[in-house]
Amino acid sequence: MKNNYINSILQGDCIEKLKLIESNSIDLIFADPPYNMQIQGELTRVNGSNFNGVSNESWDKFDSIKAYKDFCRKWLIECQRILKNKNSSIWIIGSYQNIYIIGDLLQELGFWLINDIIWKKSNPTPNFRGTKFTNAQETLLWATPNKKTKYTFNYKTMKNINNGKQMTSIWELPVASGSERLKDIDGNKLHQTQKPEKLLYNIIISSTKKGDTILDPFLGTGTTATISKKLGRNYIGIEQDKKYIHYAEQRIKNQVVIDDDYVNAVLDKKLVRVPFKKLIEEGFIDKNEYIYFNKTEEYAVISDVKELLYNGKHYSIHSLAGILKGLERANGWDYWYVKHNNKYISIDHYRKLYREKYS
Amino acid sequence: MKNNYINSILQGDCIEKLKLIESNSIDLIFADPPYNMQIQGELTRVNGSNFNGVSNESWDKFDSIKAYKDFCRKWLIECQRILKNKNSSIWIIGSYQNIYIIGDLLQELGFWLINDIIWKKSNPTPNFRGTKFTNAQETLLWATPNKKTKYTFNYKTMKNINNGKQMTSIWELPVASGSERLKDIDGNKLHQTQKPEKLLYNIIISSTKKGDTILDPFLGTGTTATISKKLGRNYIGIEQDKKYIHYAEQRIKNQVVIDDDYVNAVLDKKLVRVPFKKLIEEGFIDKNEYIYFNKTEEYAVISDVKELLYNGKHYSIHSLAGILKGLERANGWDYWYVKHNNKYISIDHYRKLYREKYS
DNA sequence: CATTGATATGAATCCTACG
DNA sequence: ACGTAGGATTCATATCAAT
Repeated sequence: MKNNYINSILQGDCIEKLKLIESNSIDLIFADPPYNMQIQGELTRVNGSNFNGVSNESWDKFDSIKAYKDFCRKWLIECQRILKNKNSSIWIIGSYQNIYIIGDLLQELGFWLINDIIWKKSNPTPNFRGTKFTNAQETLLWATPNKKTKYTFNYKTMKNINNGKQMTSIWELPVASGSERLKDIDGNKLHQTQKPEKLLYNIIISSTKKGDTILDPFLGTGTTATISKKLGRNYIGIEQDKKYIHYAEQRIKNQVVIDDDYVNAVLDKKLVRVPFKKLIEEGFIDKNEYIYFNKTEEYAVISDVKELLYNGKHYSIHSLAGILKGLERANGWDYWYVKHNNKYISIDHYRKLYREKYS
Repeated sequence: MKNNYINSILQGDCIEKLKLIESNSIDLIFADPPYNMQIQGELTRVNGSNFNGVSNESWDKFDSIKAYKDFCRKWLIECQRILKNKNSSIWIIGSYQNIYIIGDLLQELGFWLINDIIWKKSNPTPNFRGTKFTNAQETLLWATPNKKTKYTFNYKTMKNINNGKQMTSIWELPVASGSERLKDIDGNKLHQTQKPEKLLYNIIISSTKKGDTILDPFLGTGTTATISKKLGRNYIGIEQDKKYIHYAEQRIKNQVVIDDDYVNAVLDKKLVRVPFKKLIEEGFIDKNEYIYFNKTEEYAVISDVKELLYNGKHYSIHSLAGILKGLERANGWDYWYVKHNNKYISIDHYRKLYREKYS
């Protein structure tokens, strides 16, 4: 195990604690930093009662945009350091008050944006005074620590969750409320900005593998850690406020681990690569046999130099299929057939048989 | 008329031409700046044909993020200068490749964000390779040139357009296609990033008044100018490419001007302010008459010091209504009734009569 | 128990003309 | 510039009480 702090919460200053984490050791970071909102006075609802927002929260006070940006630069540099070099990514959530500052900073620091995801709130707080359009979303930036870093994306899993359609960059979800919302002993909301579990579910299921380590530098009441545990991932949390840590630890402890096809990204499991040559070696297809393009009479001959011989030249199944289709590229497995017992048999059929034999 | 260039298109470099515009003279700017697209090589559709993205356009090559930011700083500073001091705003559209750079810059330059609007494309270009979430939106930043500048927002008009509900920051619209999409003489799309007319309609209807002047520093094929004319606003356009200007001028010329309640923001016309005292002066309500709270037997007496006398103290209709409701603020016009001919009559009814008399 | 209605609440840069 | 008072303004959803 690479990291000493795995599955624990570090209490203290975010940047200080990040410095303790080993370089090149984290698979995913989810960060929900303070939003630097400039709250003026008190805001009353239309019925005259008071709106209890994030005003007077000491953790969201910065002297200037520059002070906020300097703070973010520090923790982002640490994040960039601790993320794995070969395969990792970071998610950061914010709203219009801070997300442009952070997005610019990410690009300045050499992070590479993959997507900006819009969390469309199905039940946003309305604009009580009619002064502007109702602010109905928060924005998530998804990035790799640099341009060349690969990242996990369980594409087919997300497509399946999304009823068979490609999942888009706009996610409609309600805000955390009701029984999901943590309450303190007086029955008031424990934390002003608790994130919905479904949001973390989407993030973790889409961009990590089972067993990965997920770090949250602003853990709060522990949604990230709880859902990480639930989905068979490891977590590391950093949080300043002991009260929140107390609740988070209880919450994580009570969380049951689930284990299903989504958790395991079964749909995104890579199939064994089968070089066409293997089908010949295994005897599914014979050397010097004819291979027919797209069930037509157009054929090539199976050879052992680049596999196909056509008009005196040697090709791979993919390059020759491309040439015959008149396209820049083609997937040869979709086009070639052999004639066995006087019937066209797709070479992809034999690939399936090969995979069944060796799995 | 303040501006010499009103209802014309300036051909040339954006920053150079912006410098010709008088300070403090523009009501609204809409900017669709070139995107800093960082497509690596050519994007290929799954069927092998080439996808005609924007990567090959010559205006879209910037050496680095820094060069792009410097370019944007220059034109944004000019925009800040030419916008009216008292009542104006700017809209900028972009996608994740450039909008974070621009949003950060706006805040650095002292612009004040009002909203970030998500244009959710109902028909986005799918992600052909399945490598990330389908990028389904573009982002519009709406800002004033500085924190203290007021801005036009036709709240009720937009609420009405949105079926009686507050309009939110997420607008679902299709991309410009079909007959709306301008074609060149070969039948290919004339401009890579032509914006849908409904997008400009929303922007202009929501944040300008009839007769305002709207400037577009990257006019392209003239959607902004065309819709400005259509809605009874003036336009100024700047565009480098003579070919686009040619098409834009034809398009503007052919545009018919419409004139309806939305164009005139009839719903957002300010009603005459009526001090409660006026109802007494006009004889709708008598001095020393009883005024009843919320149709209950709780009453105050009409006096001429702050209008209401209750338990020996003087109040305004608003402050006493607030106190009796136990709220910090209340709209007195909604709560007070007088008893005329033994029937409760709302004071708001008399305010309506007063307004009818003096309008 | 099912249905209806009242009440509470969510990351919010949430008023403005007049004197 | 600043204080004061007139007056305009809310949507979806969960919970809980009442019927």
